[in-house]
Amino acid sequence: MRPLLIVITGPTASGKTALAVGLARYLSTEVVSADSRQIYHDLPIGTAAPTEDEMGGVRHHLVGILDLDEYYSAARFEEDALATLSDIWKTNDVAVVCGGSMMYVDALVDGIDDMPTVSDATRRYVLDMLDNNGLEAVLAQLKICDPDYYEIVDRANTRRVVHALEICLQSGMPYSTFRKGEPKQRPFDVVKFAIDWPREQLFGRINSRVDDMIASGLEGEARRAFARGEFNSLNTVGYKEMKMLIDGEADLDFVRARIAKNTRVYAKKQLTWLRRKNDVTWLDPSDALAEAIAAVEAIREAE
RNA sequence: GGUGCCAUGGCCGAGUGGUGAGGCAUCGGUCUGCAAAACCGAGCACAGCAGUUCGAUUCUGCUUGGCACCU
Repeated sequence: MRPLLIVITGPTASGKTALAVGLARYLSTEVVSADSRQIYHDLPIGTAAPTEDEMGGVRHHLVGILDLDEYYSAARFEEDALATLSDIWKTNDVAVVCGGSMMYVDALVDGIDDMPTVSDATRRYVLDMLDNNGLEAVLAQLKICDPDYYEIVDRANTRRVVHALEICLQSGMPYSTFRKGEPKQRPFDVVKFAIDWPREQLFGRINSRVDDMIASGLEGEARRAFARGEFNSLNTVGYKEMKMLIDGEADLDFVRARIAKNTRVYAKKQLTWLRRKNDVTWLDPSDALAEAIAAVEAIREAE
Protein backbone atom coordinates (compact mmCIF):
# COMPACT_ATOMS: atom_id res chain seq x y z
CA MET A 1 0.00 0.00 0.00
CA ARG A 2 1.35 3.40 -0.97
CA PRO A 3 1.66 5.92 1.81
CA LEU A 4 -0.89 8.73 1.91
CA LEU A 5 -0.01 12.38 2.15
CA ILE A 6 -2.78 14.54 3.55
CA VAL A 7 -2.34 18.17 2.60
CA ILE A 8 -4.09 20.81 4.64
CA THR A 9 -3.95 24.03 2.70
CA GLY A 10 -6.13 27.06 2.07
CA PRO A 11 -6.11 30.74 2.88
CA THR A 12 -4.43 32.26 5.85
CA ALA A 13 -6.44 32.28 9.08
CA SER A 14 -8.72 29.50 7.92
CA GLY A 15 -7.78 27.17 10.76
CA LYS A 16 -5.25 24.92 9.03
CA THR A 17 -3.09 24.39 12.09
CA ALA A 18 -5.85 23.05 14.29
CA LEU A 19 -7.18 20.82 11.57
CA ALA A 20 -3.74 19.42 10.79
CA VAL A 21 -3.06 18.71 14.44
CA GLY A 22 -6.44 17.10 14.86
CA LEU A 23 -5.84 14.80 11.92
CA ALA A 24 -2.28 13.99 12.93
CA ARG A 25 -3.40 13.04 16.41
CA TYR A 26 -6.20 10.91 15.09
CA LEU A 27 -3.85 9.13 12.71
CA SER A 28 -0.90 9.09 15.12
CA THR A 29 1.41 10.77 12.70
CA GLU A 30 3.40 13.96 12.23
CA VAL A 31 3.01 17.31 10.53
CA VAL A 32 5.27 18.81 7.90
CA SER A 33 4.79 22.54 7.51
CA ALA A 34 4.57 24.08 4.04
CA ASP A 35 4.87 27.68 5.07
CA SER A 36 7.53 29.92 3.62
CA ARG A 37 7.57 32.21 6.65
CA GLN A 38 6.89 29.96 9.60
CA ILE A 39 10.03 28.14 8.54
CA TYR A 40 12.05 31.03 9.97
CA HIS A 41 12.47 31.25 13.67
CA ASP A 42 12.07 34.58 15.44
CA LEU A 43 8.81 35.29 13.62
CA PRO A 44 6.30 33.27 15.61
CA ILE A 45 3.76 35.99 16.28
CA GLY A 46 3.45 37.56 12.85
CA THR A 47 3.39 34.27 10.99
CA ALA A 48 0.95 32.64 13.40
CA ALA A 49 3.35 29.76 13.79
CA PRO A 50 1.93 26.91 15.83
CA THR A 51 2.72 27.25 19.52
CA GLU A 52 3.77 24.36 21.71
CA ASP A 53 0.24 24.34 22.99
CA GLU A 54 -1.35 24.30 19.56
CA MET A 55 0.88 21.47 18.43
CA GLY A 56 -0.73 19.35 21.09
CA GLY A 57 2.15 16.94 21.28
CA VAL A 58 2.26 16.34 17.54
CA ARG A 59 5.71 16.55 16.05
CA HIS A 60 6.12 19.37 13.54
CA HIS A 61 8.78 19.62 10.87
CA LEU A 62 10.16 22.58 8.96
CA VAL A 63 8.90 25.17 11.42
CA GLY A 64 11.32 27.69 12.86
CA ILE A 65 14.41 26.05 11.45
CA LEU A 66 15.95 28.92 9.51
CA ASP A 67 17.68 32.07 10.53
CA LEU A 68 16.24 35.29 9.18
CA ASP A 69 19.08 35.86 6.76
CA GLU A 70 19.04 32.39 5.23
CA TYR A 71 18.15 31.85 1.61
CA TYR A 72 15.36 29.46 0.89
CA SER A 73 13.14 28.57 -2.04
CA ALA A 74 10.39 26.32 -3.25
CA ALA A 75 12.97 23.98 -4.70
CA ARG A 76 14.73 23.65 -1.38
CA PHE A 77 11.43 23.04 0.26
CA GLU A 78 10.71 20.24 -2.17
CA GLU A 79 13.96 18.61 -1.24
CA ASP A 80 13.59 19.10 2.52
CA ALA A 81 9.98 18.03 2.62
CA LEU A 82 10.63 14.88 0.59
CA ALA A 83 13.50 13.97 2.87
CA THR A 84 11.37 14.51 5.95
CA LEU A 85 8.54 12.48 4.53
CA SER A 86 10.72 9.58 3.58
CA ASP A 87 11.72 9.43 7.21
CA ILE A 88 8.14 9.44 8.33
CA TRP A 89 7.22 6.70 5.84
CA LYS A 90 9.59 4.39 7.66
CA THR A 91 7.26 4.12 10.59
CA ASN A 92 3.99 5.43 9.27
CA ASP A 93 1.93 5.15 6.15
CA VAL A 94 0.26 8.50 6.46
CA ALA A 95 1.57 12.02 7.05
CA VAL A 96 0.08 15.48 7.18
CA VAL A 97 1.38 18.53 5.35
CA CYS A 98 0.02 21.85 6.52
CA GLY A 99 0.58 25.19 4.89
CA GLY A 100 -0.65 27.99 2.72
CA SER A 101 2.45 28.61 0.63
CA MET A 102 0.87 27.38 -2.53
CA MET A 103 4.04 27.21 -4.51
CA TYR A 104 5.64 25.09 -1.84
CA VAL A 105 2.71 22.74 -1.79
CA ASP A 106 2.89 22.39 -5.55
CA ALA A 107 6.63 21.86 -5.47
CA LEU A 108 6.13 19.01 -3.04
CA VAL A 109 3.12 17.41 -4.69
CA ASP A 110 3.91 17.93 -8.38
CA GLY A 111 7.60 18.69 -8.28
CA ILE A 112 9.50 21.62 -9.64
CA ASP A 113 11.88 21.45 -12.60
CA ASP A 114 15.53 20.96 -11.84
CA MET A 115 17.54 24.02 -12.55
CA PRO A 116 21.12 25.02 -12.02
CA THR A 117 21.84 26.98 -8.87
CA VAL A 118 22.65 30.57 -9.64
CA SER A 119 26.03 31.65 -8.36
CA ASP A 120 26.53 34.87 -6.48
CA ALA A 121 28.63 36.17 -9.35
CA THR A 122 25.90 35.59 -11.90
CA ARG A 123 23.27 37.07 -9.65
CA ARG A 124 25.34 40.15 -9.08
CA TYR A 125 26.08 40.49 -12.79
CA VAL A 126 22.40 40.52 -13.70
CA LEU A 127 21.43 42.81 -10.84
CA ASP A 128 24.15 45.24 -11.88
CA MET A 129 22.81 45.19 -15.40
CA LEU A 130 19.38 45.94 -14.01
CA ASP A 131 20.62 48.78 -11.83
CA ASN A 132 22.83 50.37 -14.45
CA ASN A 133 20.96 49.80 -17.67
CA GLY A 134 17.42 49.08 -16.57
CA LEU A 135 14.94 46.34 -17.22
CA GLU A 136 15.10 47.01 -20.95
CA ALA A 137 18.69 45.88 -21.05
CA VAL A 138 17.89 42.68 -19.19
CA LEU A 139 14.98 42.02 -21.53
CA ALA A 140 17.16 42.64 -24.58
CA GLN A 141 19.70 40.15 -23.32
CA LEU A 142 16.99 37.62 -22.53
CA LYS A 143 15.59 37.99 -26.03
CA ILE A 144 18.93 36.88 -27.39
CA CYS A 145 19.53 34.07 -24.92
CA ASP A 146 16.03 32.65 -24.85
CA PRO A 147 13.69 34.05 -27.51
CA ASP A 148 10.99 31.52 -26.67
CA TYR A 149 10.71 32.53 -23.06
CA TYR A 150 11.05 36.18 -24.00
CA GLU A 151 7.81 35.81 -25.94
CA ILE A 152 5.79 34.44 -23.06
CA VAL A 153 7.31 36.03 -19.96
CA ASP A 154 5.47 38.82 -18.19
CA ARG A 155 7.89 41.54 -19.22
CA ALA A 156 6.73 43.90 -16.50
CA ASN A 157 7.67 41.40 -13.85
CA THR A 158 11.28 42.18 -13.06
CA ARG A 159 11.67 39.19 -10.78
CA ARG A 160 10.85 36.68 -13.44
CA VAL A 161 12.80 38.37 -16.19
CA VAL A 162 15.89 38.57 -14.03
CA HIS A 163 15.63 34.99 -12.93
CA ALA A 164 15.28 33.71 -16.48
CA LEU A 165 18.39 35.55 -17.58
CA GLU A 166 20.28 34.32 -14.53
CA ILE A 167 19.55 30.76 -15.49
CA CYS A 168 20.54 31.36 -19.11
CA LEU A 169 23.86 32.90 -18.15
CA GLN A 170 24.54 30.36 -15.45
CA SER A 171 23.92 27.35 -17.64
CA GLY A 172 24.76 28.64 -21.09
CA MET A 173 21.41 27.24 -22.20
CA PRO A 174 17.99 28.82 -22.65
CA TYR A 175 15.92 28.95 -19.51
CA SER A 176 13.10 27.36 -21.52
CA THR A 177 14.97 24.11 -21.83
CA PHE A 178 14.72 23.63 -18.08
CA ARG A 179 11.07 24.53 -17.88
CA LYS A 180 9.50 21.18 -18.60
CA GLY A 181 6.50 21.69 -16.41
CA GLU A 182 6.04 17.95 -16.16
CA PRO A 183 4.70 16.62 -12.88
CA LYS A 184 7.11 14.33 -11.10
CA GLN A 185 6.11 10.89 -9.94
CA ARG A 186 5.83 10.55 -6.19
CA PRO A 187 5.96 7.41 -4.09
CA PHE A 188 2.82 8.42 -2.23
CA ASP A 189 -0.80 9.35 -2.85
CA VAL A 190 -2.08 12.82 -2.10
CA VAL A 191 -5.35 14.22 -0.86
CA LYS A 192 -5.82 17.93 -0.32
CA PHE A 193 -8.21 19.63 2.04
CA ALA A 194 -9.07 23.26 2.68
CA ILE A 195 -11.64 24.86 4.92
CA ASP A 196 -14.34 26.65 3.01
CA TRP A 197 -15.20 29.81 4.94
CA PRO A 198 -17.65 32.31 3.51
CA ARG A 199 -15.46 35.23 2.56
CA GLU A 200 -17.07 37.60 5.04
CA GLN A 201 -16.28 35.27 7.89
CA LEU A 202 -12.75 34.63 6.72
CA PHE A 203 -12.10 38.35 6.55
CA GLY A 204 -13.54 38.73 10.03
CA ARG A 205 -11.15 36.08 11.31
CA ILE A 206 -8.25 37.81 9.63
CA ASN A 207 -9.13 41.18 11.10
CA SER A 208 -9.38 39.89 14.62
CA ARG A 209 -6.24 37.83 14.28
CA VAL A 210 -4.32 40.94 13.33
CA ASP A 211 -5.56 42.58 16.52
CA ASP A 212 -4.45 39.53 18.47
CA MET A 213 -1.00 39.61 16.92
CA ILE A 214 -0.54 43.23 17.81
CA ALA A 215 -1.76 42.60 21.34
CA SER A 216 0.69 39.72 21.59
CA GLY A 217 3.68 41.84 20.74
CA LEU A 218 4.07 41.90 16.99
CA GLU A 219 5.69 45.32 17.14
CA GLY A 220 8.45 44.12 19.45
CA GLU A 221 9.01 41.04 17.34
CA ALA A 222 9.35 43.20 14.24
CA ARG A 223 11.66 45.66 15.95
CA ARG A 224 13.96 42.86 17.05
CA ALA A 225 13.98 41.36 13.57
CA PHE A 226 14.66 44.59 11.69
CA ALA A 227 17.37 45.46 14.17
CA ARG A 228 19.29 42.58 12.63
CA GLY A 229 18.89 43.75 9.07
CA GLU A 230 16.51 43.82 6.18
CA PHE A 231 16.08 40.34 4.82
CA ASN A 232 13.75 38.78 2.33
CA SER A 233 12.25 36.84 5.19
CA LEU A 234 10.94 40.15 6.48
CA ASN A 235 9.37 41.13 3.20
CA THR A 236 6.27 39.66 4.74
CA VAL A 237 2.83 40.88 5.61
CA GLY A 238 2.89 42.09 9.19
CA TYR A 239 6.54 43.05 9.14
CA LYS A 240 6.85 45.34 6.18
CA GLU A 241 3.97 47.37 7.56
CA MET A 242 5.49 47.45 11.04
CA LYS A 243 8.61 48.81 9.40
CA MET A 244 6.68 51.97 8.66
CA LEU A 245 5.88 52.35 12.32
CA ILE A 246 9.47 51.67 13.30
CA ASP A 247 10.68 54.26 10.81
CA GLY A 248 8.17 56.75 12.14
CA GLU A 249 6.28 56.91 8.86
CA ALA A 250 2.95 55.73 10.19
CA ASP A 251 1.06 55.30 13.42
CA LEU A 252 -0.21 52.08 14.89
CA ASP A 253 -3.77 52.45 13.66
CA PHE A 254 -2.60 52.94 10.12
CA VAL A 255 -0.31 49.96 10.40
CA ARG A 256 -3.00 47.78 11.90
CA ALA A 257 -5.39 48.58 9.05
CA ARG A 258 -2.66 48.05 6.50
CA ILE A 259 -1.69 44.67 7.85
CA ALA A 260 -5.30 43.54 7.89
CA LYS A 261 -5.82 44.72 4.35
CA ASN A 262 -2.69 43.08 3.00
CA THR A 263 -3.56 39.88 4.79
CA ARG A 264 -6.95 39.89 3.11
CA VAL A 265 -5.29 40.44 -0.23
CA TYR A 266 -2.95 37.57 0.49
CA ALA A 267 -5.86 35.31 1.36
CA LYS A 268 -7.56 36.17 -1.89
CA LYS A 269 -4.47 35.30 -3.89
CA GLN A 270 -4.31 31.95 -2.15
CA LEU A 271 -7.93 31.36 -3.06
CA THR A 272 -7.27 32.32 -6.67
CA TRP A 273 -4.46 29.80 -6.81
CA LEU A 274 -6.61 27.03 -5.38
CA ARG A 275 -9.49 27.86 -7.67
CA ARG A 276 -7.27 27.31 -10.65
CA LYS A 277 -5.77 24.08 -9.38
CA ASN A 278 -9.20 22.81 -8.56
CA ASP A 279 -7.94 19.73 -6.77
CA VAL A 280 -8.86 20.32 -3.15
CA THR A 281 -11.71 18.92 -1.13
CA TRP A 282 -13.46 21.80 0.60
CA LEU A 283 -14.57 21.25 4.16
CA ASP A 284 -17.39 22.78 6.14
CA PRO A 285 -15.87 25.07 8.78
CA SER A 286 -18.19 23.84 11.49
CA ASP A 287 -17.31 20.22 10.94
CA ALA A 288 -13.97 20.23 9.19
CA LEU A 289 -12.13 17.61 11.22
CA ALA A 290 -14.92 15.08 11.08
CA GLU A 291 -15.36 15.56 7.35
CA ALA A 292 -11.66 15.20 6.75
CA ILE A 293 -11.45 12.04 8.84
CA ALA A 294 -14.37 10.53 7.00
CA ALA A 295 -12.78 11.33 3.65
CA VAL A 296 -9.46 9.86 4.69
CA GLU A 297 -11.05 6.67 5.95
CA ALA A 298 -12.94 6.31 2.71
CA ILE A 299 -9.68 6.53 0.81
CA ARG A 300 -7.98 4.01 3.03
CA GLU A 301 -10.77 1.53 2.71
CA ALA A 302 -10.79 1.82 -1.04
CA GLU A 303 -7.23 0.58 -1.09
C1' G B 1 -37.19 85.33 5.49
C1' G B 2 -32.25 87.20 3.32
C1' U B 3 -27.12 86.60 1.67
C1' G B 4 -22.97 83.58 0.69
C1' C B 5 -20.48 78.82 0.02
C1' C B 6 -20.89 73.78 -1.38
C1' A B 7 -23.02 69.08 -3.80
C1' U B 8 -17.84 64.29 -7.81
C1' G B 9 -17.99 56.57 -8.19
C1' G B 10 -18.46 52.38 -1.44
C1' C B 11 -15.29 56.27 1.20
C1' C B 12 -11.64 60.34 0.87
C1' G B 13 -10.30 63.81 -2.61
C1' A B 14 -8.30 66.73 -7.32
C1' G B 15 -9.80 68.78 -11.81
C1' U B 16 -11.18 70.39 -16.82
C1' G B 17 -15.75 73.06 -22.26
C1' G B 18 -14.17 67.82 -26.07
C1' U B 19 -11.22 59.57 -24.37
C1' G B 20 -7.47 58.82 -18.47
C1' A B 21 -6.79 62.22 -11.74
C1' G B 22 -5.12 59.95 -7.50
C1' G B 23 -5.61 57.41 -2.75
C1' C B 24 -8.28 53.91 0.31
C1' A B 25 -11.70 49.91 -0.05
C1' U B 26 -13.75 46.11 -3.40
C1' C B 27 -13.46 42.45 -7.41
C1' G B 28 -10.97 39.23 -11.21
C1' G B 29 -6.43 37.14 -13.03
C1' U B 30 -0.94 35.51 -13.83
C1' C B 31 2.26 32.19 -11.39
C1' U B 32 8.03 26.31 -11.92
C1' G B 33 14.10 28.62 -7.41
C1' C B 34 13.31 35.35 -2.78
C1' A B 35 6.07 33.22 -3.61
C1' A B 36 3.01 36.27 3.08
C1' A B 37 7.13 37.62 -3.19
C1' A B 38 6.60 39.89 -7.98
C1' C B 39 3.19 41.29 -11.72
C1' C B 40 -1.43 42.36 -14.73
C1' G B 41 -6.49 43.80 -15.19
C1' A B 42 -11.86 45.66 -13.77
C1' G B 43 -15.61 49.24 -11.96
C1' C B 44 -16.63 53.67 -16.33
C1' A B 45 -18.59 59.02 -10.98
C1' C B 46 -19.70 63.95 -11.51
C1' A B 47 -27.42 65.77 -6.93
C1' G B 48 -32.12 66.77 -10.31
C1' C B 49 -34.37 69.57 -14.30
C1' A B 50 -33.95 73.13 -18.12
C1' G B 51 -30.82 76.28 -21.11
C1' U B 52 -26.15 78.11 -23.80
C1' U B 53 -22.88 75.21 -27.12
C1' C B 54 -21.01 71.27 -32.59
C1' G B 55 -20.08 69.23 -27.51
C1' A B 56 -21.00 70.18 -20.45
C1' U B 57 -19.00 66.96 -14.91
C1' U B 58 -16.83 71.82 -16.15
C1' C B 59 -20.86 78.03 -18.24
C1' U B 60 -26.22 80.06 -16.95
C1' G B 61 -31.01 79.58 -14.45
C1' C B 62 -34.29 77.00 -11.39
C1' U B 63 -35.18 72.85 -7.87
C1' U B 64 -33.52 69.78 -3.91
C1' G B 65 -30.02 68.91 0.02
C1' G B 66 -25.97 70.50 3.32
C1' C B 67 -23.01 74.35 5.75
C1' A B 68 -22.12 79.45 7.32
C1' C B 69 -23.58 84.21 8.45
C1' C B 70 -27.50 88.07 8.84
C1' U B 71 -32.57 89.89 10.25
